[in-house]
Amino acid sequence: MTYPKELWEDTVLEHAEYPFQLFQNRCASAKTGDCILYLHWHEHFEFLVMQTGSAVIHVDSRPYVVQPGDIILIPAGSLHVGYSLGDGDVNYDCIVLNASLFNDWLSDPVHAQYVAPYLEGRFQFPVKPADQDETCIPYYSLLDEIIQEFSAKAPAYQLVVKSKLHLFFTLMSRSFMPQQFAEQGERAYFPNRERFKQLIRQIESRYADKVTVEQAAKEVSLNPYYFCKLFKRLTGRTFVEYVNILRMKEAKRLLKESNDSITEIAARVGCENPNYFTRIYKKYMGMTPSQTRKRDMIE
DNA sequence: TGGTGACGCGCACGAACTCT
DNA sequence: AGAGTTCGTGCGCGTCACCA
Repeated sequence: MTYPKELWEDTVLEHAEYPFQLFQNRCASAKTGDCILYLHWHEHFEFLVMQTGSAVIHVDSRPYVVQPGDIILIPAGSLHVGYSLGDGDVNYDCIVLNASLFNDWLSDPVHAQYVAPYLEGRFQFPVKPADQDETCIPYYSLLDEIIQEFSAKAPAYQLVVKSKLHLFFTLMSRSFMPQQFAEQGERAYFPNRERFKQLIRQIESRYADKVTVEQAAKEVSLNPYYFCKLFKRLTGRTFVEYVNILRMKEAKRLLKESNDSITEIAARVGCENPNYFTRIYKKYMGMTPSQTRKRDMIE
């Protein structure tokens, strides 16, 4: 379902490489009926972890009453809003993540079978999983651990958060994936996966080459329009975005590990125009190439 | 050498359609 | 019903010109 653009929230996630973020919402002395989560939607998954107070969260027009310890899983693209159910503090944490976080798992067949269908929106977990199957409640502690990791921000916390999120998806999938699909395997629901995997491997090894959507579509024997659609469905990013992110990751490495000029590095990652390189680097990395180098020298 | 503004064109995406 | 095609349209990618 697509909701009006006015209700769309441009949720800013931590980093292009680790597209997740923790939002700790604290509504002090809320009154019954107060809006504690304004009406909006976005293209990310959201896990709402209730800490204090009680509330009713509407997800796609369906109400879910939440108490401390409850968890609400809001699918990507769902419209949601929340109101306090009592007088007093209402505190809840939201873990927001984009499906593209797990792009590097794409070639893993078990991921493709059990986790990818949820990320790609072909299956959905129940919004309030504990109501459907109590055996999933022990997995909730993973979300608490993720929140702690976010707060502590210890070295490499991004990897710990990512691993725990993947574990959470996997365990939840174990509980909720319909039996017949679990048995089917990946082949049935994405017949083009093998062709795309090969293309993605090619892009990753030749990211500096100029490849148009038309050429890429030809590689997988599809027309460009349908190719764009499938590529986004599979990777969570558009083709151009995917290539650019690969290029900027490599550029970041080169900036840190070599003394080459920014113009030289731009050329090495396939950006003939260094001006344009600076712009997209800033877009995906949040700072200019020279800032990256300066910061690296300070560290 | 690196960063930014303006602009044209290719890309992304939704809708409607055909095919199997 | 799902896979794949075609088309219209708005937006953002990529380029050029210019400035610090």
